[in-house]
Amino acid sequence: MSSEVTAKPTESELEILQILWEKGNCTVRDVHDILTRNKEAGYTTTLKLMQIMHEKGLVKRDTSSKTHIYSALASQQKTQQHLVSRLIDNAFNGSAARMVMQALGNHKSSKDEIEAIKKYLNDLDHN
Amino acid sequence: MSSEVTAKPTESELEILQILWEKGNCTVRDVHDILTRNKEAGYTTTLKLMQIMHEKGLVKRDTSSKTHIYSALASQQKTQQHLVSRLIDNAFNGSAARMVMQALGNHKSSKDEIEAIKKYLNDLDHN
DNA sequence: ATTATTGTACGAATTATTTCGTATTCAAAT
DNA sequence: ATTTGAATACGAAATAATTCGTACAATAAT
Repeated sequence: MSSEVTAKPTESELEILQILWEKGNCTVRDVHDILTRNKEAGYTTTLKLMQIMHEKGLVKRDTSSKTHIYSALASQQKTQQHLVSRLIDNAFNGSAARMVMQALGNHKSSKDEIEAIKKYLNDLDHN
Repeated sequence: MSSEVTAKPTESELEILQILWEKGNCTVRDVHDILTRNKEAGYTTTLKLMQIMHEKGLVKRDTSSKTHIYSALASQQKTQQHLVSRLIDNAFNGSAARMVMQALGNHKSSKDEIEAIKKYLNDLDHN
């Protein structure tokens, strides 16, 4: 198994990863603008975070021009998996089912979402 | 709405809460012994954590005898809800469904668990 | 009664995370 | 050419979280 990003992103790093996962290539400015729709933050704060993420190997960047272009290295799938598993262990004594019910109970999901999950569960069976 | 514990427990605090949720009343020693089945930790570290949790209102304690008896104040339900919601927002762009599928995909659940969830989903519909 | 054991209190060191100021460089606008 | 604006680098302060040592009190064992 070659070099895989295991890293556990911090909360702030996760916010940035989400943006990179969705948008793909971004400048610090791009990320910063999106980030500050919701909360206050200085530009250099975002910059520094992304630099640290680069050191950690969470993102890669193209520095060929003055304005660097960042993109995620940490896989969305693996990162999400990691976080979900941790939560299940950490707060639900390892029971995925209990966690799922909790999630569906309050975080109100649309009928479509519920249907999608049902279908998903049915497919799971047929293996 | 009276005083409700909103507090966001840290990871270490959550470990302790889980024990308290399961066991009910515990001494620091009780908690510490369980905690150190998995990982290293000094006794006073556990003690200090529980004292801080008391300050924060996450736990209550009976100090009538020398050895104090702790129990959870933070509601398991609310705490779990809080954490799940945060994860959904933080790492799944707010989609509970995607999070659920991720959870069920890898954190392999038993057939019984899957069935329980299906039933749960069906019941959800009929409201 | 003395000693050993077990507990609490609490300050403080350590480590992790977040935030930001300042220096400098490059490119665009004047 | 000079000024202005936008970018990176980087040190370091501020904050949060974790860990532990030491002092002291109470109980249990000798």
